Amino acid sequence: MTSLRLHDSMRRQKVAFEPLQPGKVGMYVCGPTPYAPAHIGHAYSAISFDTIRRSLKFLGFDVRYVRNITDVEDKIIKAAHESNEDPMALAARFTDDYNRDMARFNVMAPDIEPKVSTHIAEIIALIEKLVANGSAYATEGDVYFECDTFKPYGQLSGQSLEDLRAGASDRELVEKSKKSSADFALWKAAKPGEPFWDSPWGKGRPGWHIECSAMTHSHLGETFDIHGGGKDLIFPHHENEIAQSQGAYGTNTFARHWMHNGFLNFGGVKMSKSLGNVFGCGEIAKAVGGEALRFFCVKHHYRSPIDFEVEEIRSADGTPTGVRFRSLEAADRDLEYFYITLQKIDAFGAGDDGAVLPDAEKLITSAREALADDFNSPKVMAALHEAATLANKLLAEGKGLDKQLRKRSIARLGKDLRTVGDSLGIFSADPAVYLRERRARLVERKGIDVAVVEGLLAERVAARAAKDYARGDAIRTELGGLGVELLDTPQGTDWRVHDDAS
RNA sequence: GGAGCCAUCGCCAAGUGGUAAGGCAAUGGUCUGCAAAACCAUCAUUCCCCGGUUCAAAUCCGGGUGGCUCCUCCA
Repeated sequence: MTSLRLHDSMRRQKVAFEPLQPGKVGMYVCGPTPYAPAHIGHAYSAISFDTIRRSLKFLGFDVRYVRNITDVEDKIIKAAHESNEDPMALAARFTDDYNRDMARFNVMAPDIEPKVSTHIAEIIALIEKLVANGSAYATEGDVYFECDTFKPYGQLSGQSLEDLRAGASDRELVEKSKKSSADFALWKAAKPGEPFWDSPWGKGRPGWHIECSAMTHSHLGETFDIHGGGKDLIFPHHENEIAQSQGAYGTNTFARHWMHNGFLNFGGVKMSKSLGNVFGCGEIAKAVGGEALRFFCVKHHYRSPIDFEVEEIRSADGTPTGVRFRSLEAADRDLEYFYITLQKIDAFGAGDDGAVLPDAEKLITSAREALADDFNSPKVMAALHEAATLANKLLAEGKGLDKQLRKRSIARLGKDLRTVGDSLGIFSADPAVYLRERRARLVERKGIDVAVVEGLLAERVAARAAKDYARGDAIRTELGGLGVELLDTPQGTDWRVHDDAS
């Protein structure tokens, strides 16, 4: 097993990863609050940690991956009231939606997907423990965690309680029943019309943070290896989780490593509803395909903020008619190169057993080294490109090479491209299916009439058969004007949509 | 006000003390009836600016400039 180094948000540097049990990883990632359709930001976070999970597997670890669903929360209740729907039903609906959307991006289902609603007893037990040991106090049906009882508070986010109080008082957020503005709710008394559960403090529901402390404990134990989530969750969510869990179980418990992924920005600006730059997963998948987004994400390092180019399309009179995802379109072009290469490799056939060219067996090692260095997926991309280039070279030119050695090497490259691709969640589609779907997307985007194309194509085949090259070239030019490129091969003529940046 | 991040070729993007990965684009070439695809070659003496530390800095320190995020629901 390769020794792994990862960036730990708590220590703010790359550290050696030492799992509690050799070869095993217990990992918890904060999942969504399902109150609306998932957007591309949810996807980025899910993809980032799915890639880490897959990479850990690739590196030889046995991973237990837990991703929660916050199905009891203010936003759900609010959305349910607006749509006159039962909150739990609404959450269940959007949970299914979320999982279906993530599947578009090859995000694997978690090993365990705990929900707040099925962990109420564990949550109450944890709160009781905190009340009993003096870390929390009940007031008017609410229970708050008292931050002053937890000395290390603020370690993860680098905030001090004094600074936080100063900031809070400016905004008049001090709730009357709290001892201090920094204290946060573990349990909230139910208001009329809200879902509730019975508890020692009356009818109510859990606060936002406590679920993760309870669920990690249930499914991974007091101490586990990795806790992950989006950068925005560092404060207050993860800070509060630490306070709760360590307040209950001791300061050497809870997550041994913290990992956070960067944000997705649009033109250098954060995504937000007010700026109108929130894009749904379905919209992305329809425009460029799910794998293009995945590919785009893993081309970047998970900790970097990634910038996303979106262009508004307007008709001649200036009316917005849609958007183009330029960065994703570019990623899709890059992805196509790999699928075309894989298709050619597959068609070339398998070789017999035996040695391969030295350069044809470097990919796995390169990928392992790159991923073991804080999951450097962009570095893996470079290795994938090198391997694909070599495969294409061997496919095009067999001169001076032993026939079987060449065949074995090409087959090996194909196998390793898929193995390494799998560690990033890419290249798992059938090349023919991918290429067919991609062409369909481009036909749609460019408004190409397939019947016209195929008619001209048939005409050109006839002209070339009659050695009427002038007519054939004229048709090529005509199709070029429609945005269609012809690919003459020994097997016949295929066509593709010319995909430049325009 | 407090906490933190980022700035690397026209564009995207790794690299965080040892002498600038990779992709796109571009240019030339091979192949092709012509093309496309594919392959080959060329493409940052330099990493926002100014100082400093060091035998050695894109990488460390100090000071600027520009951009961004968190502290409030947020992936």
